[in-house]
Amino acid sequence: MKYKIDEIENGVIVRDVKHFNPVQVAESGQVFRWNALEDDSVNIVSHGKLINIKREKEDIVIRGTNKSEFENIWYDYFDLGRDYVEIRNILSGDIELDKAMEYGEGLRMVNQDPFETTITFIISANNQIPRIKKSVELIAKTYGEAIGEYDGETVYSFPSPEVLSKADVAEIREITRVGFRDQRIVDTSKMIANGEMILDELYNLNREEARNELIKFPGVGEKVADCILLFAYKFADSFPVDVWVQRIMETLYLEEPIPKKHIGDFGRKQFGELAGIAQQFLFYYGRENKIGK
DNA sequence: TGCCAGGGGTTCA
DNA sequence: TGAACCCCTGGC
Repeated sequence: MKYKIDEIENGVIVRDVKHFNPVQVAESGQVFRWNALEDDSVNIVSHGKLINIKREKEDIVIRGTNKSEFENIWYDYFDLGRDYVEIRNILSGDIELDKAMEYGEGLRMVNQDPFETTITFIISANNQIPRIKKSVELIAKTYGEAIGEYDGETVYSFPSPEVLSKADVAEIREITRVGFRDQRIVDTSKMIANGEMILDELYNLNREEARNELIKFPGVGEKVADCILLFAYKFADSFPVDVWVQRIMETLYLEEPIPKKHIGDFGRKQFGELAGIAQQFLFYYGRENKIGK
């Protein structure tokens, strides 16, 4: 453990954490169950738990947890094992990316649960972030378990593959507003629940192999697969290309439009093994500043 | 007020 | 390769 941890009542303080602004991460588009509050803290639902996290000067304060849980769950979830000073050094020297990294000073990757990431990014297809977040909340409320309460509202965990695989397609559509993605959610959950696909085994594959497996899920194409690889499986060189990244790359790096499927390889050539992390900085910077739009 | 385009893509013809 | 797809919101 490379950080000094102090225990407080119902929480921990992680001392001297560089480059971690929870509000920026909440806005980064990689997470859908991080909700920024008025005091600049962020409520997070993950791993069947509700926690609250806030930057206080050099430190990160996490409430709703304890030291052993922090070490077992949140340390890895918040990617605290990776040195972002070093990551940013490696990526530095590119004028546009330097601007994006300065803008996203507190951005970092979050290591999320593969199943939840798969389902939420299936929902993201041809969709918009507020509606994605709403659908994810409704799925948790309908099929998850009550795990706590905030501001008078019950908070629910994300359901298991077993539960979602048995959900009624018409009911999912009716209640959770996912539209045509209803069948994809149930069918993907079935493939996992019945053992046809074992998500944990993808950790043992290389990026191309894991990608080819993920694409077997209905509703998972190349872009969604790349998001799952980057946000759940720690493939830092996975470079998801959505309409925003395409516009940003064309505006900042390319003379002319190139096919979407070639932009990922271009990104890896340009930024190397950490291309996916570079993509996060560019996505955040580009979307907040409407680059290319 | 009401209509219409378009959105973190994927699928199917 | 291109149209269709649920639903919702912002712009006119």
